[in-house]
Amino acid sequence: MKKYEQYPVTVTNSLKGTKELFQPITPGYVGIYVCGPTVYNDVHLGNVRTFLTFDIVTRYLRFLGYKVRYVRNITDVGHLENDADEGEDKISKRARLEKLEPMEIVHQYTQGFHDVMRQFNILPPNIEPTATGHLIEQIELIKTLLDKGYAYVVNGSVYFDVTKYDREHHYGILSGRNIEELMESGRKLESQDEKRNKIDFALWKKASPTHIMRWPSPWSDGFPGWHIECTVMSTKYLGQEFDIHGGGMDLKFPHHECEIAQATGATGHAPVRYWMHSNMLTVNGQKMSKSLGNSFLPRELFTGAHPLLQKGYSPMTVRFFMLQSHYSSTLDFSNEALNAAEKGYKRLAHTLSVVKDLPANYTSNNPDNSLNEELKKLVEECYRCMSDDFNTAKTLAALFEMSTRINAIRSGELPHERIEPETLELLKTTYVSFMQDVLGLMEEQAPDGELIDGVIRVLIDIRKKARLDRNFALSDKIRDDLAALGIRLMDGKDGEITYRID
RNA sequence: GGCGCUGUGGCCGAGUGGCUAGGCAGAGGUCUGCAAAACCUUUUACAGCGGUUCGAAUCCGCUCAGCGCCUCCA
Repeated sequence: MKKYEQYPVTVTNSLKGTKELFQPITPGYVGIYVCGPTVYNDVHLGNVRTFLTFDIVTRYLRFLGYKVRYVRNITDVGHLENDADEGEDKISKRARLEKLEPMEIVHQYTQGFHDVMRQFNILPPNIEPTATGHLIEQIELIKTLLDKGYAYVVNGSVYFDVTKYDREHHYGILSGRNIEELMESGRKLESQDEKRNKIDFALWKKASPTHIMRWPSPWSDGFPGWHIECTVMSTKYLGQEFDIHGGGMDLKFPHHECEIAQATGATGHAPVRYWMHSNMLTVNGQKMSKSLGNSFLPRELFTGAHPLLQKGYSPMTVRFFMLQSHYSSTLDFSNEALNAAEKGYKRLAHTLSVVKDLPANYTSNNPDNSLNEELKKLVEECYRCMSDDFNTAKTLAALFEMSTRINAIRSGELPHERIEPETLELLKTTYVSFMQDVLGLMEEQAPDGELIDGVIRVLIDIRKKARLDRNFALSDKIRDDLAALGIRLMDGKDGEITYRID
């Protein structure tokens, strides 16, 4: 029996707003697509939360035994900008400002994005397709939509006919919007005279003469519209119908709604079984976003170099902080919350090193049934919580309970004779795998960890000797001086000394 | 204006009808040469009002407060 049969996963499907049993189209296999970053600027922490959410989703599905293909794109064409009258492309605008080639910018920020993902221990997707690498497919899809009558050409640009689509299907199934209200409300834009209706959206945009990023097409030299890339790249690698499509909440409308319309228009059926949306990061109750200017860059967070931050926080502290809330809730950033997370994370991380040092061959001569049952229940709890819509907050609560038990076993306060060896082994492997493989919380080490470790061990030996000689002046000096450097020595019951780097 | 979300103890944050969330902070204790860590014990809740129910933080209604999307956004 596969683990995913033993612990069936439920997901909140944004399409219906309810939690439902997750059943992949092909048993045992999962296809997942997530809208990746637009690489014209540094990724900020809000982006990180979304990619962390789906990192957890893919990690856990794999952990359960599913074979997962995870596709996350890079948007390197840039989106239409409304404040520029002629529909200027974000990437080309910035290119001119900095006197760089568009491709140069794309490359630079893609690298930066990958660096940040690595720092947070967010695993790379199986395929990371780029919009510019799929122009042919995008043009082909636009042709299909034109053939089927869902699109029309005006002055070299192509638009999707939402009204026509809505008559045959239903536009707005994801966001709960209806077409009449959309037609009435919202702002009117002068540049929209080309469109038949204000809610129509561009599939292909003719480039102005000054526009640098441009490609030939049957309609004009220009560039693709914002939504078409995701439809093309998701269905190319995952099929016309696939399991999970994810992204930030703010993409629900219009981006994902338009994706559904395009794909449904082209194929006649809905592209995605389960839509998942991660919620926003907030600062003082307000959405963290580039445009509001209240967003942190990851490196600002690590160093503390930001007016709103008291100090720096490590990537794993931040990862832990984000996992303490459910992905579907907003999460507010504050120094107090981060400080609490730092301590909590260190506790779990310390237990991770403790559990790895626990002797392998414990024997049990006096097993305590209720204790064994309790420990097994904690193990079950980890699976149960993760399978419940990837509830990392609840899973962490279970890991804290396990941490308490493991520390007690280590110190001897909980005699290991009372625990059956199989139960103890299960406890150990579950703790390690949920921490490292499922939640991706690694132990953080200084870059030159081995050297420092060696040096500290020498000092520990000297301290041990001094304590035996009752030379407390010396032993205290070693401990205090190391503490001043952020290295904490802790005397164990058995005379052994362990340390932690803060 | 339309669509939607949220309001939990000093702070963060799970929980969706009866059963301990958890972390941080606070208090007491055990251990220790003294500490730290660890372990044990412990205080403070469900925005307000009304309703449904044997029973509501959890469902329904109203009020208040805040937020998101509707424009590029994760």
